[in-house]
Amino acid sequence: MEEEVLKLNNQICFPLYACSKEIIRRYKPSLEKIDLTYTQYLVMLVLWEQDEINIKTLGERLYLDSGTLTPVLKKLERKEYIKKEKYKSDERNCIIRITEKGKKVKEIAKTIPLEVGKCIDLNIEDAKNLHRILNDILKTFNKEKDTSSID
Amino acid sequence: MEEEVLKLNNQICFPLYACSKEIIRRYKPSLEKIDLTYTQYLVMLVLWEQDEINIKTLGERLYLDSGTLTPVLKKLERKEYIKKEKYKSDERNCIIRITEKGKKVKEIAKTIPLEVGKCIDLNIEDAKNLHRILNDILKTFNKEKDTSSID
DNA sequence: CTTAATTAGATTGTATACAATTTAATTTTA
DNA sequence: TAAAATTAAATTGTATACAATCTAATTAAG
Repeated sequence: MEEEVLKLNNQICFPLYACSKEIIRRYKPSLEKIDLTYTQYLVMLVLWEQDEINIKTLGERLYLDSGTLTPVLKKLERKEYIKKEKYKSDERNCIIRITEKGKKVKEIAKTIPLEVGKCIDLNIEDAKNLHRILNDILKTFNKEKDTSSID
Repeated sequence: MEEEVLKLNNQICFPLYACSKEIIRRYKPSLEKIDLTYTQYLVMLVLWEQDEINIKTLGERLYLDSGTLTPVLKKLERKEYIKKEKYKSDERNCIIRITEKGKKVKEIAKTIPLEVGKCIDLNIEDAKNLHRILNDILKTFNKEKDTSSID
């Protein structure tokens, strides 16, 4: 019965992967209204909270590396939702700033979570649990990173 | 306080998306030993359970469409883990069959879930809950699909 | 029985993802 | 302080993902 571990229905990562993709697919109609993909939306979520952020920090928040972020940020810049600028104190560093246009779409974006939420049949109890469990896992992943620089 | 809905930490999809990616990244070292990517591994999980499957059904099981599956299956065919064949009864249909070589790697693959599991700090209670909640959500997504053909 | 739908896969185009490498700037060290 | 190490982004190469379209085969309708 050791074969059980390889059954699709016993996997923990697969439902995570499938659920994530299916929900992101349901974001699409709402996000089209503000001309954003899901990944671009994640960047905007951060900027709607804090106006500006360094690229490296942004990558850490979103679990994305520069290979992913560079082209995404270029697209957001072309849409004039953000501006990119180098630090004067350290020219290696880049800062991303939200523009007025970027701030304006936030008003429309406010309706999105409710719209998408309607597509997901999830009671409050489960939603809370899901949220806590996933954030617990992510927290341990972040901790790994912190301690890996010790040796 | 209506802004709360747009805070990254209040999103339900983001931790799903981030967790899924981070865990898949942790599969990589193990999967390299059998020369598979995570998506290719998912296909093999299905075939280790049932030897052969029609492409359409495979796509439904894995929540992947032909645009994704076609190149993935081509790669698995090149590695000689699977073979592709057309139905004689209906030439539109394609069937995927696991090869002997594909069956053989299953033995090595058996160690993978435990290896990856070690990277994830998750107690049994939470793991069970996570599994149930996600599968409940996926079930409702499948139901949507069934009823959408009614109208 | 013939034309009009439907269906399964493949193809095309766009957008991620991420490992590995490169580049340029800044720090650290000998 | 000059060379070595480190750091932040960008670049390159490979592999998904998915919407939209296309193609060929099959079925349904009139």
